[in-house]
Amino acid sequence: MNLIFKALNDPTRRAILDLLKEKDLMAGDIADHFEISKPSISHHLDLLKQAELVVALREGQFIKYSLNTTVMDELLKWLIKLKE
Amino acid sequence: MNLIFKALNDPTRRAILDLLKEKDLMAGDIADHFEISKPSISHHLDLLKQAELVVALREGQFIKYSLNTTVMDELLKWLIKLKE
DNA sequence: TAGATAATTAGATGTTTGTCTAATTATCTA
DNA sequence: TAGATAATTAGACAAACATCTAATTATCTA
Repeated sequence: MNLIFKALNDPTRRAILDLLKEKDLMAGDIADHFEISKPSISHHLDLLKQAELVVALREGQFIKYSLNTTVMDELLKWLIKLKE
Repeated sequence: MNLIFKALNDPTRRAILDLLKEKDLMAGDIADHFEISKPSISHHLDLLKQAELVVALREGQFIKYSLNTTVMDELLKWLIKLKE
């Protein structure tokens, strides 16, 4: 779960996930929501991708990012077990 | 939620939470479960305490740590909302 | 096929993090 | 009250991180 916790340990990356919850977005559209540079956003997207929290799919010139919540199941299970 | 994610973003700290799930423990007992130095464990406990994931209570010479799962509710809510 | 656009990769930099040893504080007990 | 034990705080250091600008790659279109 290291990669997931690492990915979630940043407010920008969590905000990206919140955006993608609403709908899939191109990398540029995501970047437009933040003050930081595009390469930085690209780096954040890479960490989210490493954690498999998002999936990237090229569509011609663009790359579409979408949320993948299945990897959260393990995390959720761990948290709930801790609460029991 | 910054402090919670920060606290959870370390395998040692997550292991400490798993230990405390079973029963309350003194700082020294916790340290005995790991290879790293006591001051390092103390630092980890401090971060967990800052996140309010654990509560510390002095009992004479010792300090007893116990799990506090209520702060996980917000986190759980966020995760579940993301999955909807 | 040349120029424009979308996005990533490379390389640099200041900050945060995890760890250590040494020093300090708090408590107990002979 | 002096010495021992439990735990933290202080200070240092290497590794990891977030960010930036510049360069590169991939694709589209006139």
